[in-house]
Amino acid sequence: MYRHLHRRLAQHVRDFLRQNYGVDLPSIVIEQPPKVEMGEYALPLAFELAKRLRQPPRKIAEEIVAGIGPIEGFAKLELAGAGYINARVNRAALAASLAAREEPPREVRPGKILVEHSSINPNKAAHIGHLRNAILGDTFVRLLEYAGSQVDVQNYIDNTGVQVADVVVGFLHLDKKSRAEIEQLTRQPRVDYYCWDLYARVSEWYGESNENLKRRAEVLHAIEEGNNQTAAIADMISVAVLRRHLETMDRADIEYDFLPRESEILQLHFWDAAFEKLKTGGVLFHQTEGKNKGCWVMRRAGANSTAETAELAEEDQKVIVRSNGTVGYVGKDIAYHLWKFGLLGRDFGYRKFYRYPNGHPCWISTTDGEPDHPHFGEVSEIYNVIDARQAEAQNAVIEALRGLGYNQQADHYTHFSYEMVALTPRCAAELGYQLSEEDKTRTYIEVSGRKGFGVKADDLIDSLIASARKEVDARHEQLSDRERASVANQIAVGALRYFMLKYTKPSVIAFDFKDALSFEGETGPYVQYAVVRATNIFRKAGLDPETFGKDGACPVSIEDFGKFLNDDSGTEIWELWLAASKTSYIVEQSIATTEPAYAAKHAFQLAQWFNNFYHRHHILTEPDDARKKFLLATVAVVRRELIRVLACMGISVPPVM
RNA sequence: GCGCCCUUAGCUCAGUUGGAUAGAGCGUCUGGCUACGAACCAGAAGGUCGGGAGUUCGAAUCUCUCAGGGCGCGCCA
Repeated sequence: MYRHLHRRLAQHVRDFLRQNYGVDLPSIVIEQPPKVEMGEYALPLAFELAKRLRQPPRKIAEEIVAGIGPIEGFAKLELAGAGYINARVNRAALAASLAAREEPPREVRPGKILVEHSSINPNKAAHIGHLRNAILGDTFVRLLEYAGSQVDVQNYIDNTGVQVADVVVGFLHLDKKSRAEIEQLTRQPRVDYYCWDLYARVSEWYGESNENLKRRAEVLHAIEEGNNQTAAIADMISVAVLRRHLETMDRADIEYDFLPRESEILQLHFWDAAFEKLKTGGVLFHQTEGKNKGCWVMRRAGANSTAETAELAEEDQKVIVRSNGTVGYVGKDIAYHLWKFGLLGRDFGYRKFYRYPNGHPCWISTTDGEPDHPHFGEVSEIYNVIDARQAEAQNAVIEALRGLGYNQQADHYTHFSYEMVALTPRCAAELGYQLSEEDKTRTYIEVSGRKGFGVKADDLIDSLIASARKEVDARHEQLSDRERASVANQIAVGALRYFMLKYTKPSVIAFDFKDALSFEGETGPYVQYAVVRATNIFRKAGLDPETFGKDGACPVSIEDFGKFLNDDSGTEIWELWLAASKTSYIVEQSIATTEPAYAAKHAFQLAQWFNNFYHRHHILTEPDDARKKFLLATVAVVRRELIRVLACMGISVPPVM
């Protein structure tokens, strides 16, 4: 509703300015006054107009206020401060439509959106950095779906790269396991943990001799080649670890629709098709001399040289095809992204790979798949949730699309960039890491998969559940073991997801168990608790919060809304209603700025206002019946909106806490 | 060397397209459970928004510069 009124006000002001002043402002800035007593919206536009119209801002603002006339949903506009125009909404009308759950229609962008996230190398257990990626991506998917978009979720699997090759080397050459033994190990419940340690041991083993390092090249080559014993073993391992990743992420309510794999990009020759396009499109060109002799290179993204591509300086060249004819990572990524936009002219084979407990199927790429499958790819917009370190590679793909003339697609290609999760020095020390004097002064220490140094995702989730379980056990003796487990699980997921979402993307998270395991203050459980309290009020009152006030059956008249919201004592409660009206506005902002943290901040703030309200007003003992109904309507609306925002973050609410 | 990001309270972070008196959480201190559950609430203390210059009616926000920190820049992925 807030978003709806915001738009109406902006449109009205824009029309008025065009008609009366002949000015066309591209964007009407609308913000909120510092205090709600001053109104719900503030327009500083008179300051901007002062120069153009050569008149003092106060005078312009005065004229606009006097001349603009009534706007539906608004009580009045007024002049404030040095020239602000503040708008007051009709509180009673807004509250009544919120209580009745009247949703203004929203315009849905046509076309499908593809979100790629997680993309974890299938060679070891997922860690907390992967959780940040997956939670950001999954939350963004939910935000898009809330806004009415159709979204496909993909998780790209690099099953033919060096990281998988490394664990294969570990199994075959370091531990000298047979195929049967490896197969046995992949059936272990936590094979990903086994690989985590093995990967660290292999990395160390490489350092012991160059002979060892040669094994890596051999294995990698065999995997890329395909159709051999080594490739089969690599596939067995990567599929087993991938399955573990899906299970881990499912614990945090994260699901995927499709898992495109690099092995199919190679075997279905996606690159050949892309290579032809890039050559004829003049994006790639062959180097005949210099450092990159024999390679196919493209212009490096951001290269400021204006030289013709054929005579680019070496530092502005990005090698796509090596002199030995093999294609690098960026080349494969270009082919993959041409496929995403339906520009490649080839498709994957598809087969069902995984079935979530809720019945949702997850598909995987294959060379010859099942005849009946959903249609993936050919989308109009993509978001790639990939950490900030890969910005240059992402830009290279975008530049390649542009070079081929696909500007519209390039414009709808968003690198959803975020910073890494590191560890506080204290946390690193707890994990047994030897800190140098320099390390101790740092605010954070980077994790290293190669060294086996980091916090595994499942370990963190286990700790969160154990910690939540302790609290639940202490409070709810009467509940069954199963019920307590379920509640603890919801709290753990709420704490985890909120923790990963409260930081804005460019902020490095310095991870510490103490912060992550906290259930108090600015946390997911704080918000969940507010909903539980709201639910309890209705339960004790013998009413259903879901249907209270819905479908025109509002027990509060519009006059009563006016009576309770308009006087001075009503302002404090009005602030809560206003915050509750903002869900769609916040979702829109989060999507436009690709920043889920706004949704998290909003959920917390709304819960905070609610808890304050909860303390000030005792609802069930309220003697005035009309006022009691009004307070109940307030609780019902805030509860509903909290649940909706939490749902966008993938956080559910337990029945009790 | 080039490019991107960061620097706001003791600590961890918000501050949405430049706007009215810079905000949270944690921590510290004080107070509040015979109320709809205290995983909560109230109050106090705590700030040269890294330094400097500029643009503007107005700068934590934009530009330049200096300092400090991080990340990237491979015929790796």
